[in-house]
Amino acid sequence: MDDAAPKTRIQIRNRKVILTAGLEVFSANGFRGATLDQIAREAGLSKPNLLYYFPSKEAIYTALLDALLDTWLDPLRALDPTGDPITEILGYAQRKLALSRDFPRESRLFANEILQGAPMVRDLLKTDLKALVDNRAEVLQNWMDAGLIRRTDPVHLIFSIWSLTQHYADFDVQIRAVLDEEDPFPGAECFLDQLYRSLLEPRAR
Amino acid sequence: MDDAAPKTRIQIRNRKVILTAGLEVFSANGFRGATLDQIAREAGLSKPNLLYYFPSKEAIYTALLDALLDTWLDPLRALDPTGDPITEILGYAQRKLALSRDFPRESRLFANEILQGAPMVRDLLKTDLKALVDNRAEVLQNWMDAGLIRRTDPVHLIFSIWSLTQHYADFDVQIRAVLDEEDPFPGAECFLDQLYRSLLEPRAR
DNA sequence: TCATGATTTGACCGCTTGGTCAAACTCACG
DNA sequence: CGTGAGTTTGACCAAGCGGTCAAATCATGA
Repeated sequence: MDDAAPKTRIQIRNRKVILTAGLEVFSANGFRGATLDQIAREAGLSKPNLLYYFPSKEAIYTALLDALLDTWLDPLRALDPTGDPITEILGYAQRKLALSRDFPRESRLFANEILQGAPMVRDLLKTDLKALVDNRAEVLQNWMDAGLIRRTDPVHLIFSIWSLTQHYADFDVQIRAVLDEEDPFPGAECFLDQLYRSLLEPRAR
Repeated sequence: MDDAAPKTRIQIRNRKVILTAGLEVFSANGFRGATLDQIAREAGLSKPNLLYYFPSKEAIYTALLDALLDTWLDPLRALDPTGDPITEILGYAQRKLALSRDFPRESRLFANEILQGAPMVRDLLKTDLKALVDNRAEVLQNWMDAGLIRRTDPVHLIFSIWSLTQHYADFDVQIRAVLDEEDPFPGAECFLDQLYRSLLEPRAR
C-alpha cells in the first residue's frame, strides 16, 4: 500500500506478528468491532508500537485483505482449460474446501468484509474479480458447448462452489453445534464430490 | 426476554420502529460495530428514548435474534414427510431462497452473529437447532432408504441448502459486482432446481 | 567506546461509546 | 380544567476508542 520493503529483521518479524494478531482479531470481530488494544495484546506489543509499524488500524486491515485476496483466488486461476473438465472443477472445489479447513480465519475476515458492504474492496471486486470470473465462466461455457459437461449457468456454478466451501469456515460454529462428528470436512469433501458429479456428468442418452 | 406485553399504542409503534432501525444497523455493522446513536438516528428517536423502550443495546439485538430464529427455520419445519420428496426438497430450497431475496437484512444479521462465534445464540443452536436438524435428517434418510431419492449425507444436504440460499443475501455485494444482470435471483432459482434435481432424482437402471 | 538511528513505551488528547437522571412535556380521562 | 401516568430529552458521566509525542531504551557498526 504505502509501505516500501521493510528493512531490518525486527521489522520483518514484528510486521508479521502484528498481521497475525490482526487476522485473529479482525476475523473474529470485523473491522469496526476490533480494537487496537486487542490486537496489541494478541501481538504482545504495546499500542504505540503497533502504530510504529503500521500508520493506522485501517492500514493493518487493508494489508491483510490485500494479501488475502491473491491467495484466495489462486485456485480459480489454476483451473486448466486444457485439463479434464470434471477433474478440474472437482479439484477446484476440493482446493477451495481445503482453504476453508486450513485458513478459516482468512475466510471469516473476507466474509466480514463482504457482509458489511465491502467498503475496502468493492472496487477490486468490480474490476479484478469480475474479469477473472468472466474469464473462467467462458472456459466452463466452452466445456459445455463441447458436450464435456452438462449445460448450466457457469457463473452461478462458480458462486455455488464459493458458497458451499466457505460455509464450512464461516459458519463453523453452527456446523459444529449441529453435527455429531468433530470434523465436518471428510463428509463435506464426499458430499461436494457427489453433488458436482451429479450435476456435471453428461447423461447417457 | 424480560419485557412483558407492551401496553399503549405508542409503545407498540416505537418498539417496532426501534427494532426496524436496529435490524438495519446491526445487520450492516454487526453487534460491536453498531452504535445506539446510529440506531436512534435511523429510528428518528433520541438515544435516551431508545433506552426507555429497551433496557440496553444488547436487549435490542437479542430481541431481533429471537424473533428471527423462529421465522428463519419455519421453511425447514414445513418440510412434509408425507409429501413427494423431490417436490418437498426443491420447495424448501426455493422458500429459503425467497427469504434471502425478501429479507436480506435478517440473513445478514444472522450471518454476522454466527461469523463472530454466535455469542448470543450458541446454546440455542446446540439444543433447538440440532434437534430440528436431526429430526429432518431422519425424514430425508427415510426417503433415501425407500429409494425415492438418491443416497447422500442428509445433514450436509441441509447445510448445502442453507449455504447456497443465504449466500445470495450475505454476499450480495460480491454477487452484484460480478454479475451483469441486476437481479441474481431468477438465475439462482433455476440453478438450484437443476442442481438438486441432478443430485436427488434416482437414476434409471 | 561512543554515537547514531531503530525501537519501545508511559502519559496523554480529543472524541465516541453505552448508559443515567432529573426535569420537562404529552395525553387520556375524570 | 387538572392530575397523574406515560413519554421525551438535554446534560452529563465513566470507560473505551484511535492516535500522538517526547523521552527512554536498544542495537549496531565505526
